[in-house]
Amino acid sequence: MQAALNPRQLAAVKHLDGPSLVLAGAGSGKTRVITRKIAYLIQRCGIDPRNIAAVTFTNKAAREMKGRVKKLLEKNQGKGLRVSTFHTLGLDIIRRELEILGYKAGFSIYDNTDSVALLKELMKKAFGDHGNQAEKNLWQISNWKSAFIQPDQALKEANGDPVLSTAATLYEQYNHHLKTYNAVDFDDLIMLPGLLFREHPEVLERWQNRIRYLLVDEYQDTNTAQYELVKMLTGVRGNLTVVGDDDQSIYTWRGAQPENMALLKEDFPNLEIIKLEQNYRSTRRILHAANTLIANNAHIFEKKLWSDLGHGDPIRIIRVANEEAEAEQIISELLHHKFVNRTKFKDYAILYRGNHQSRLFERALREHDIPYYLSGGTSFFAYAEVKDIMSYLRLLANPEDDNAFVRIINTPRREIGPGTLEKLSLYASERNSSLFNACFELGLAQHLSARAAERLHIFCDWILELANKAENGEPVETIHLMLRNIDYDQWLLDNGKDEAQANRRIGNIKELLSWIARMAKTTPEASLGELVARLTLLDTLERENEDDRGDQVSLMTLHAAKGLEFPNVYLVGVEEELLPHRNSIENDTIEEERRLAYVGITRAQKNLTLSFAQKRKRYGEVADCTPSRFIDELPSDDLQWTGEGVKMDPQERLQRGQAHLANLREMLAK
DNA sequence: AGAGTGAACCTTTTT
DNA sequence: GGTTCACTCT
Repeated sequence: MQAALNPRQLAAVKHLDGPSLVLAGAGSGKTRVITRKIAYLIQRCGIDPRNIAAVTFTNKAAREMKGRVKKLLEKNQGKGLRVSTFHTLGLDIIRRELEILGYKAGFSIYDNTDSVALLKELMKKAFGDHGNQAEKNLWQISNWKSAFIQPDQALKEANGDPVLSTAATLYEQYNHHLKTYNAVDFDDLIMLPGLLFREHPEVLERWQNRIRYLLVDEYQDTNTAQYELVKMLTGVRGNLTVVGDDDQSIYTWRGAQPENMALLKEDFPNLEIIKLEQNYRSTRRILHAANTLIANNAHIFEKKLWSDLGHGDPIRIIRVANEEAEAEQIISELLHHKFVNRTKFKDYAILYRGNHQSRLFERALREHDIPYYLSGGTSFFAYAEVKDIMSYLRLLANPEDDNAFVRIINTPRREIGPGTLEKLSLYASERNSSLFNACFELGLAQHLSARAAERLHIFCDWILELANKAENGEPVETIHLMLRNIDYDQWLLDNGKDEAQANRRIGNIKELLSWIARMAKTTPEASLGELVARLTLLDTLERENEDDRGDQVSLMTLHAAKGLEFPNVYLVGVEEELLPHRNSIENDTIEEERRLAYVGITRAQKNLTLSFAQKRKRYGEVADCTPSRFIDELPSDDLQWTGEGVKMDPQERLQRGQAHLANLREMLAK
């Protein structure tokens, strides 16, 4: 566990004063550097853990890092240490600076679905229809927020372009409505702290004094807003450590700016650059293939990964007739390999470009009774019943949350239908207030029937009563009371397709509640609003031993595979139009696709197999496929071709024999 | 109001 | 091929 650091890693850990950029190639131990550096700061330098913050992009990465730091420290030695995602850090800042920002306690966090719904609403109001453009506009707004660009600036920069001008106008309205609902979206969690710091130097100073040592993981994935935040927090003190790899930048389509790595050099002239080039993961052959492939990209920083884990087996390229044969063949090869090598299912991963590619593999795995783990299915929080209850909780914490209001006002039935809601909504926008507050305005009675108004009042009074209880008593008790009030389990039983489905849903709610109860126990001071906010930032509920997935084959997209490693990797569908994806060919973003392939290849420790089909069904039509250009970019000496239509000529047979011999020699030499 | 039908769509997706 | 969404029918 406490393996010695190599000299470069050690240098990275010990570099204390001033900013440093650790260029960490795939498998070079970057997480180890961050965790060891945190331990070093606390144990050797006597830094108060409360003054250290490590930031990651995913909950999973944060969890993993927390666990690894904990192992390095004595009990309680890390008290107050902050290891979180960018978004959670932003949430904490916003929560502590609520008044200055003009938000009220219990504010809601709108997720993607909420934001799309709001935008559709706004577009309907403005143009009578949203014409399926809501997502595109939201994407644009998100881009602006990620780039730290405000609505007025966006409008100026749109420069009369009709599409952009519309989006910019919507951006303004969208923000305005969020504020009315006492809500923020995901991007706001980054952007608002940035704006706050820019406008209030005294607040920034407070936070700079709190976070004296900042460490950022996967730095190549930062967007402009995140980098601004990092820069501001770092300030003149400059104790910034960032770890990243420009070759693994695969999120530029989401606003990530790998250029931020180069910008560091300009923004921090005393930047220390440390390269980690020894790979502890893969065989030389796999690494050589990865290096050869990625050499086709332009680079900000040059680096050359090496490994001393042996030469390794050739990389296999399998050609199959079609996508069904691909799944069948890969699975039977996997079984064969497992049998011969006495490995476990969890030693294997099947990686692909798009989620839809998983279907055939799932089928084949099920047919062979092979247990598998599918990453990236529906998130727990996407289930209707979970969304319902989350909406109730959001409304309790923040009655002005219109999305939550609309979602559950008539679930279960309260005889408040679209007609009533329509009138209420009209009145609310007239009064520039939230739906909830509009219910209490006197003028409403003129727009609604007495019965409808009465029903609304009953509902709102009930919410207020519960909200009061939640604030003064135990939030968890209040939640249970609320569920009993609405008799939600019964509603699920009455409205489900069948009993099994209803029971599954009831189970999900139970799981949600037990999670909240656990969370409330560990942080007794947290308000209902805080609990709900934390939940919103999670993709999935964390299980006790969630890393222990059991003995299962992993199935995931290349994006989801970043940061992971497996002894045996199958990279499937390596075809033009798939990897690289068709859109990337059209948009001329081949380099990112190449990095994606690079990420896939570098996941493998011992064995790597690529496959491509000659024909594949796409959108129901059978189409001819061409092997990916990336296969041509691999070192042909390290490849071994098999499959349909591939005859092994004597020359190749000889080569394979020699390769085999070389391998044996290598093994003997150890 | 909820189910049923046809038309349009379609990468990746940390939060 | 499969999903999502709007509109229509009962």
